[in-house]
Amino acid sequence: MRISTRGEYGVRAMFDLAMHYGQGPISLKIIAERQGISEHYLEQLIGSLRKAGLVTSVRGAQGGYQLANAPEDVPIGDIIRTLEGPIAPMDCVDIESSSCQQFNRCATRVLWERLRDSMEKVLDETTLATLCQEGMKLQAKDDSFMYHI
Amino acid sequence: MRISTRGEYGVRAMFDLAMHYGQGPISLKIIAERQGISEHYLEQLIGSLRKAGLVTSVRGAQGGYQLANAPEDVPIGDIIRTLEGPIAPMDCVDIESSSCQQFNRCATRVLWERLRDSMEKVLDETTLATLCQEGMKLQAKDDSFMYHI
DNA sequence: TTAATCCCTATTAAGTTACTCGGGATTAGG
DNA sequence: CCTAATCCCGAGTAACTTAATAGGGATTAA
Repeated sequence: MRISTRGEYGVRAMFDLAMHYGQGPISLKIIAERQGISEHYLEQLIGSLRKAGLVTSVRGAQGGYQLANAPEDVPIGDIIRTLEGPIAPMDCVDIESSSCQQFNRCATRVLWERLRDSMEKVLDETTLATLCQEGMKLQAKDDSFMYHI
Repeated sequence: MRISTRGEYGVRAMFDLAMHYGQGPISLKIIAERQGISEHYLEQLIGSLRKAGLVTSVRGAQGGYQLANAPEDVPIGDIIRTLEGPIAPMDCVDIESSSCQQFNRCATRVLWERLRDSMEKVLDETTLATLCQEGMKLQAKDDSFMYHI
């Protein structure tokens, strides 16, 4: 029941962009350095985020990435769904595929639905702005704050 | 973010035992057949459940397994923790290991803690008795109900 | 023109998952 | 006591996933 590094790094990269929202494009190199993530690997992840419309890119020298929307309009759930696939503890309660044909006979289904809903609730109610508030608090009390783990 | 078959099969096996609570030991063969799970594989899982004190075994002919406690006293969280490890979306918020030394600098930590807590809440508030109630409802309206997906 | 940057596809080592296989120990019933 | 049913245990393994790495092409500011 762990989120993979795709989701983890994705959230951290998006948080980094959110902390610099409105300051023009930030290069992959900077984000990767600040967050301590492999640049090449992050490139793949941010590529997915771009295709999903969560970030926009500026090509060429002095180019980089920036948030497509304001931090308060970006639920973490959108980042996770883009990088990790649908939020669902089991295939049978995956809204997108909904492969379980026996749902009307399965007593454990209610459990997985409840779990899925509670996970989606947290991830969709928390936005990048929420994380930024937390980031500001940390910045305020610690000079060496680095935006990352 | 999926639960593996270990957790899935474990919950289904425990649910099966709960539906037959107080009827003496049930053999692995019966459970595996009823739930459509490989007998040898389930043996490994139920071995862990036994070591964790969730089921008791009776050896020899006519032996089998039974719940160590009444269904209403068995939170699903206990089954999941036994078979999947600690409930935590990320290592850094795993209560048992708590490996993240930078927790006072990490802005995303709050998010993972919230997610962990909401998952634990659902899994610990739902018990085998909850699933049995659901099972009885299904049984009532469908003769071919089989206790499984 | 050059260096910085985004963009894309392929490959790969290590780890995890979901089993299978084979055999030993225990016990109810005949 | 014998036998079949059952629990118990550890080793092996094929397929899949993860977390990268590698190498190069396209675009653009200076």
